Amino acid sequence: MPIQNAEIAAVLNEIADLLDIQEANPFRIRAYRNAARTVGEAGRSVPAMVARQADLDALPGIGPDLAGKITEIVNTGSCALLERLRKELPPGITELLKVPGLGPKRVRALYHDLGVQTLAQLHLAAQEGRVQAIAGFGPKTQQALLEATAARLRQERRFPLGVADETAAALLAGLAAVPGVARAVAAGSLRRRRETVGDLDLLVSLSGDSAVMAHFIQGEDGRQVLLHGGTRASVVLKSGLQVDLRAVPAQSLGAAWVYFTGSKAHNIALRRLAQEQGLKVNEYGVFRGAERIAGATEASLYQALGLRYIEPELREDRGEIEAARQDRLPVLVSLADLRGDLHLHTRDSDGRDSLEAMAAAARARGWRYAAVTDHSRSPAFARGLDPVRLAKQIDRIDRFNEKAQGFTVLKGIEVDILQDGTLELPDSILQRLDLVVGAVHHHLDLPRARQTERVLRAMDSRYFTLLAHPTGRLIGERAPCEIDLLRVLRKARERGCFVELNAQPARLDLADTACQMAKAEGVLVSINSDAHGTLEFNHLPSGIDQGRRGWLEKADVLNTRDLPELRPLLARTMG
DNA sequence: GCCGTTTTCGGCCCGACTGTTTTCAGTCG
Repeated sequence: MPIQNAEIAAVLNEIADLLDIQEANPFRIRAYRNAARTVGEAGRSVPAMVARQADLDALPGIGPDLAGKITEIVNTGSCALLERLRKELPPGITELLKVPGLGPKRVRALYHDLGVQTLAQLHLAAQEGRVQAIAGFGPKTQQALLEATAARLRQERRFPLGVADETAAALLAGLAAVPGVARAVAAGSLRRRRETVGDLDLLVSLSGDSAVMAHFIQGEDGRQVLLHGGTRASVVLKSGLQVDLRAVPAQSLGAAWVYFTGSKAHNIALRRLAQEQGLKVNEYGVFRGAERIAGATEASLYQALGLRYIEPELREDRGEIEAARQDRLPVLVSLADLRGDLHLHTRDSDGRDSLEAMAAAARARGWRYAAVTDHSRSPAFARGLDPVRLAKQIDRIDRFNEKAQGFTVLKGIEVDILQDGTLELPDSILQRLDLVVGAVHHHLDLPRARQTERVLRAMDSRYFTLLAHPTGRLIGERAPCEIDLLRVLRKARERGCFVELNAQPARLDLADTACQMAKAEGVLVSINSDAHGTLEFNHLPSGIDQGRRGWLEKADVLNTRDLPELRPLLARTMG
C-alpha cells in the first residue's frame, strides 16, 4: 500500500515534536510543522508527485532539504533524521506534548529529572508527589497534570458542529444580557464552520465596565473554571465542552473577532503581511507605530492591510489572502442559491415519509424540483427497490408529476456500486430514470487501487450521473475509504458526470479540500441532503457550510441550476 | 529549514494567563 499524505505529515510532525523537546532552533521546528500542514492539506497526492518527479519545492514552505526528506519518506516510509531522533529520545515521549499544560520544556524536564516517558508514568509521578519537586513545577502544576493525564487516558473528544451551535447560542444569549456587554459573538472553528469543534470561542465587546467575566464563570450548571482574568476566561461545561471567553473594548471588536476566529495559520499570515507593510496587527487593532489605524470592524482590518473582506470559512491560509489581495475571492454559495435536491429517500426504501410528503416539503422550501433516489436492493437494511418495484415507483412519479403544478419530482435511484464496479440494476430500468446516483455501501476497505477501479468502472456505465458520498466516511466513526479522488474526478469530468457533497452532518462527504479539488478539475458538485424524512432537509446548511469551506461558488454547484438548465446536464451523462 | 519588489543573510506573529519566580518562563490560542 503506497504511503498517504497524512502519513508523511505525521512523520514530519513527529520530527518537529522531537526537535522541540531537544530545544532545537524554533524556526527549524516551525519549518517542519509548516511542511507537515502543507503536505496534509495538499489536496493532491504528494507520493504521486514524487513518483513522477514533480517539483516538491513548488509547494509553499518546502525547500530543497524538506523536498529530499519527503522523497525519502515516500520511498522508505521513514527518514534517517527521525530514526536518529527516536534513538536519542524514548519512543512515545511525544504523547506527553498533547497533555494540556505541557510543552517541550516541561516534557524535557520531566524526562531528564524523573525519567518520565509515558502518560502512565507521568500520572504515577504526579500521584506520588514527585512532579512538584522539579524546578519550575509546583503543587498546582502537579495537581493539574494529575487531572490532565487522567482525562487524557480517558481520551479526548470533539463535538459535532450542531451541538456546538446550540450551546453557543444559549451562552451568547446569556452574555448579551449582562450589563455593559455591547455585543456577544461566536468565533473560532465554530464560526469557520469546521466539521467538528474542539472547544467554543466566544467574544464580547464592552461598552463600559461589566461583570461579564464573573457572570461567565458562575454559571449554575456546574461548569469547571480553568482560568479567568480581566479579559479572558475558560470553563469546561458538564458536557465536557470547553468554552473560552474573551472581552474587548467595542472599538477593538473587529480586530478581536478576526484574531479569535482564526485560523491560527490565517492570523500568522495576516501578521506577516502587516509586518511587510510596517504595520502591527494584534487583537486590539492595526497599528502604525503607536497609532491605531483600524480594528473596529473586520472589514476595516482587512482593508488596512490592502485586502478585501475574507469570509470566515476561507480563513485557513489556503490561498485566501493572496486572492483577497488580487480581488479574486470567490463569491461563496449560499443556501438560497439551491434550486432543488438530488438525493432523498422515501418510505419505498428506508425513508420515513411518503413520496408525496417529501415532495411537499421540498416544494415548501421554494424549490422547483427534487429527485427521489431510493436504495437498490443491496443495502440489506434499506428494503431497497428491485427492478419491478422501481418500475412501479417510476409510474407513480409520472402520475404525480402530471398533477403537480410548478414542481417536478425527478426519477432517480441510489444504486449500489458492487465490488467489481457494476451497478446493481440493469440498464433496462436505469434508462427510464432522470438520474442515477451511484454509491458504495459495502467493502469500503478495498485497497486503494481496487477501490478506485471499482468507482471508475461504475462511471463507465452510460447511465451513471452522480457519485454519492464519495469516500464513505462517517466523522469520528469511520475513516474515508482509500480512493484516488483525483482520478475519480478526472473520469467524472471526462464522462460529464458529477460528485456529491452529502450534507448529513455525520458524513459531510466530500471534505472541504476535496471540494476545492473538484472545482479545480471542473467537476460540478451537488450539495444534497440525503434526507430520510422531511425534517432532514434541515441538514442542507451543513452541506452549504462545507461547500463554502471548499471555495464553492453558485456556478460550481449542480443543483443551483433551474430545471431547464439542469435537465440537459443530466441528460448528457445518460447518453 | 525557508525565504526575498528593501534582503542570498538575517530575519521568522503576538499577547494573556498561570504558577512560580521575586522579575519571568512556559504554555496556549
